[in-house]
Amino acid sequence: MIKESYKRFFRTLANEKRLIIIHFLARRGPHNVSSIVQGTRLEQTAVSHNLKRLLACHFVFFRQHGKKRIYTLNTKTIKPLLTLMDSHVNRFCTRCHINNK
Amino acid sequence: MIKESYKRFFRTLANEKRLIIIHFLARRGPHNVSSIVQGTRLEQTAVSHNLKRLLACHFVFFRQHGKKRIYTLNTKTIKPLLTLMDSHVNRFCTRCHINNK
DNA sequence: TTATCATATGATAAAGTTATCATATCATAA
DNA sequence: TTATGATATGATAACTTTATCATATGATAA
Repeated sequence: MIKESYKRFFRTLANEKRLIIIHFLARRGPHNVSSIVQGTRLEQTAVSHNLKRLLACHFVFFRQHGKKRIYTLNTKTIKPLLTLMDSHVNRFCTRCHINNK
Repeated sequence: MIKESYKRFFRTLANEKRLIIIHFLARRGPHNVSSIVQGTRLEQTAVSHNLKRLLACHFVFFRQHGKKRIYTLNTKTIKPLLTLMDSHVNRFCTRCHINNK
């Protein structure tokens, strides 16, 4: 059922560390795990665990490159998603105290 | 910080009952609480609690109409969001066993 | 007013998620 | 092959969210 997919997808996005990883890949392009660890200051195991969840939802892809795995953001989905959220905030939440911190 | 908003928004969407309410309002248009209760078979308190969270994120609005509150979906945000998720599933998750149930 | 229908709120046990250990596996070069 | 650098996995305590009671508040008509 499609509703299950929505739930899984939104759950995957509803996490600080995964959002940090997404933003890192969005700003800095494809990177391997240890670069993501360096760039985000997250633990290696945390990065791997969370990349796995992003991967399961196809929000990222990877290609093997020697010992390394280069992870890439699925920009086709993620870019418009973030754009949509931004414009939602700008339209509907600008004077919303709960968002201004 | 904007990342906090993303987290709150996705968390709000990442819930079965709220998705049920969203889908109900998407299919059937604006309705008051007890109609939503009838239409979705959810508990009244659950519906109220969850509408409150949807409201806090501006995913729904309401207008008072006598004793009733007519809740409306924020289609500007929700429709393209669901469309985006659908096309993501169709593009990237069609052969994905985890989604086919 | 007060009664009543309609909706919201508070509290909290149960269920689900995350963080983070230790450890395993994988790819390659020596 | 074995050593090493890179990444993944498993387990579980700590934390967060949800479900669901009982109860409170709101709007209106009588």
